[in-house]
Amino acid sequence: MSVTTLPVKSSAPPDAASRGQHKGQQTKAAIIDAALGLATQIGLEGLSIGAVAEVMRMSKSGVFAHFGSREELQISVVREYYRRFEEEIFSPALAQPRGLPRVRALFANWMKRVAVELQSGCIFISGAVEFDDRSGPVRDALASSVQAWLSALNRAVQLAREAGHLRADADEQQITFEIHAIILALHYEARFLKTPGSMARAERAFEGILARYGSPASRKR
Amino acid sequence: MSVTTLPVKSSAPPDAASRGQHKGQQTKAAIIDAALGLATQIGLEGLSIGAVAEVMRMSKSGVFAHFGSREELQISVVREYYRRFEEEIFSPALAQPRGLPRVRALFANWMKRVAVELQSGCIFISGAVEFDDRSGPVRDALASSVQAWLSALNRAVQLAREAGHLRADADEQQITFEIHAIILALHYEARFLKTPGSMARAERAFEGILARYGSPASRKR
DNA sequence: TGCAAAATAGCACGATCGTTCTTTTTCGCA
DNA sequence: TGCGAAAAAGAACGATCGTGCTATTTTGCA
Repeated sequence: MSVTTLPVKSSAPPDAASRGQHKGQQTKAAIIDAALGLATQIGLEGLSIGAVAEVMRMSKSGVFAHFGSREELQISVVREYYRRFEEEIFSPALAQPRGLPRVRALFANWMKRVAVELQSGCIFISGAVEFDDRSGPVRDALASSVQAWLSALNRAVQLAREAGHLRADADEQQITFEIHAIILALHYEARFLKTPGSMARAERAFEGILARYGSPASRKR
Repeated sequence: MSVTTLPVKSSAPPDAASRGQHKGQQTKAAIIDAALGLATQIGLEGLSIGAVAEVMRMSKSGVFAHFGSREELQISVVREYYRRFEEEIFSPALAQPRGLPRVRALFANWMKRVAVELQSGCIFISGAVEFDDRSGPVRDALASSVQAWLSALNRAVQLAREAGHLRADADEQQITFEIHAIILALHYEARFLKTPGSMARAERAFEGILARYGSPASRKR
């Protein structure tokens, strides 16, 4: 369809914080933020429109109207979580040079995030359990988000091998698997079992992986 | 309180399969079995009395009467799951001699179980996510069951070190953590992400742990 | 400043949940 | 075989859920 008059951005937005968005867009973002906070605590499945509405001090239908279905709200939450995951863990690590330094930065940033999530929770972990034998758009959004992140991590490991920081015969998929395993166990033991010293154990396990797959040339001791 | 006449076991039970139990006991066991099957698929939180009743072809109140509350049903399921866990993984491994053979058997039995659970699911994993920031008797039953199993595994690793099958300075808690991590990652990647070859990756990771912590004397290559 | 459109609220619906109470059926022993 | 007790069923409750429909309020531009 053709547009007769293209609505140009108004030169003076009514609110400095809003970048020319209608109020609906701001509210929607605020709802997603609140829903994300709830979902990290009670899971994506436990997320109810009524609870979100209460946090937002809005009516159920007011919240509902922004998404059209609960599924769409859940998907929005997953996407927002992934966005922050990328922003907090992946992007800052790109400042480090390719190879081992970047892999170390990725792990360190991930650990920093876990330290926070011990209070709240990780949607990628709880969501995997909630949707592991279901199908549908929410599961797809979750799985593709996790895949994207693991692929990025895997790529960083691969670059480390190509840079000679890891043994030439090291399998980056195996290494990615083992790093992922550490984070999962850390979540389990620290968040559920409340085992003391779990963070240090995860750090040691990571160093163990580097020691095992590190190139003999760069082995320190 | 004193008992005037002690009811001795009847010499001829009406049903050969039932060991002198009243019918209620048998039905309760069957309900727990059905509930366990449901809980492995949809989780302990998703477990509803109505769903169990439907599987059992019973009324909701008929099921309910055996437990008095949903929580009690959940706890019964956790206990039964632990019992089977012990029976399938721990007990058979005791046939192996102390040390590395027993640790290997424990891991092998665990892997066998995971292979089955890729279709159904593991209550110790899903339950950890569902109850990690809650409190109450269900969480307690879950946490103590997992703790009991991890302690048993830890003890086996400790025996392996004391038998000289592991480095003298190996930290068994660290090793237990890393073995646990492998299983968690296997569940995640195989069950949720459906990554092919995850079983083999888990096996390789386990061998990596043994290679790293194995005593130099017993190192094969 | 006024008016269309967007945003939000209010209300009701069917369904499912755990739980309680009452009634009916079944069991098991004398 | 009968009778008391145990087991199971049936119906109803208040609550919460997602969702649809209709009114009301708010917004933003002419």
